[in-house]
Amino acid sequence: MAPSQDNPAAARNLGKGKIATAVAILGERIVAGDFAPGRPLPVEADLAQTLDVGRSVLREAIKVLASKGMVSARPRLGTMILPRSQWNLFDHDVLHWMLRPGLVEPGLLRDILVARAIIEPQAARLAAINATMSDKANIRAAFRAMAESVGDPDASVRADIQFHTSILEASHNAILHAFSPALTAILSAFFQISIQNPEIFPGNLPAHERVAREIDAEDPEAAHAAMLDVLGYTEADLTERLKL
Amino acid sequence: MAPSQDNPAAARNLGKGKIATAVAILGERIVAGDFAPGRPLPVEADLAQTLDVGRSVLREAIKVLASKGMVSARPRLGTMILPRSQWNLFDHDVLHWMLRPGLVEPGLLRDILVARAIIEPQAARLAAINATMSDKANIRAAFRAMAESVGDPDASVRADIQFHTSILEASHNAILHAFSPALTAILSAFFQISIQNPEIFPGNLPAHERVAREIDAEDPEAAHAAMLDVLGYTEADLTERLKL
DNA sequence: GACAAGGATTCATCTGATGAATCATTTTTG
DNA sequence: CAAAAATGATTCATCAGATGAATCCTTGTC
Repeated sequence: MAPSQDNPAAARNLGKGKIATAVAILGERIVAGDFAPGRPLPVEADLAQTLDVGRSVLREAIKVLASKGMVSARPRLGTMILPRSQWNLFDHDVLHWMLRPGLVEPGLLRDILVARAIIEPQAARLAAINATMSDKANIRAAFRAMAESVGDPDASVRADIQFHTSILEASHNAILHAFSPALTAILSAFFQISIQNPEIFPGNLPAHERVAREIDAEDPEAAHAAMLDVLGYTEADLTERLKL
Repeated sequence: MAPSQDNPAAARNLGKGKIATAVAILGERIVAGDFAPGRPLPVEADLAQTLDVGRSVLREAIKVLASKGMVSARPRLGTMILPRSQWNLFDHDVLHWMLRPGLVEPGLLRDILVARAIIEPQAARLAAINATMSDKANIRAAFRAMAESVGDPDASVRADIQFHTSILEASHNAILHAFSPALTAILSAFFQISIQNPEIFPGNLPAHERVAREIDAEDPEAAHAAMLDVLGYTEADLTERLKL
């Protein structure tokens, strides 16, 4: 029978359960526009057969998509695709799907940069006020990992993510800390866009170092300014690369 | 057999499906601490019986809670409660459960006020730059509804929510607009805490009016400052009320 | 032409069974 | 006796089929 062997979309089923796989396939297809907003998904029975899963798995997957604000299921009406404005842009998966290389909307990228410029410098400022010894050590360690990972794209992404999320955590503000999953998805996507030019990453190291140092020195205004510089560098890079 | 008739927790099953009901019951109990973080939930079969639903319903409900970052299910290990730091604080339901009157953590309230003071004034600033005629009309209409709803707590909450979400929408930034569901939950909860004193709401009207006027006048800095005043009023009220 | 009744479609829910992954225990082996 | 391997038990993961409930749409009547 060889289930789901000739289904190309299911090829990335690597240990992740079938529900997670179904969520990923449906999420990617919805974001790609295979199903237009305002229109219904195929009926459960058909869709389950298409995805080569049982209806239970499909239903649990749809529940996940519904909780991400992407679909809404009602009897007789079917499962409708909700408008993009209702999608939860703080969800790691939704961001990951929307920022896939090749179909990134420049407008969304610009909005993300603006939002980061609002939030992250203020997080750095709070970190300079509230960071504990342990928080500061985490930030320093993340920066060292960034500096030592030049040339290794994979390690660079992980270190950069660690750097920025450490600062969110060091702000000791639960709401700002809750940005971590979204920021992780954003940074992964940004790197996939700009990693082609291996020169960019080292160029932004000095600004990162200044952020770490000013938080260490407990200087809120300087930490705020340094983080603004970090984001300015990223923005300049992406702006040029995508001709926003 | 009169299903779920003597279960007091299921009494709020008003038209909402059984899954939504199960999610609400479990979410509230987890937030209330009935199940401690790091410990497993009862096994599926027992829990389904306790909630008086089938295992399918329970499983779909748990999938929703998992996508909110509250639990994590793995074979043999059971369904574990995740630490609060992993909960999705941008989720309407999670916020609603955590901000229930009586068991609000003062720390979370303070974090929310700080985060709002970072985000909303900047949203007002962007709105002053990007708002369309239609956006401005929405904001003005929401303010009028606030002014006319004095004395009617329910209408006041709706109008205030409308006011603040209209501004997020008028910022024309998808990320900021994505705060709307979270802000809706936050404002509902704040009103439940402070509505007891009917004097507070009218007192904050002038600052709201200034926000609307400055956005109308397309003055970004003035709109930013006015929104800071709105939040300052809210903070002063809650600070006194909860002795933060 | 308006309205009511019925049928058809679709998701919602329940039930029972089997598979897969993990932990704890026991057994084997050096 | 100690360490490693085999075994068994527990729990979630997945599947399949059946019935219920809600809604839309067609049809028939006045």
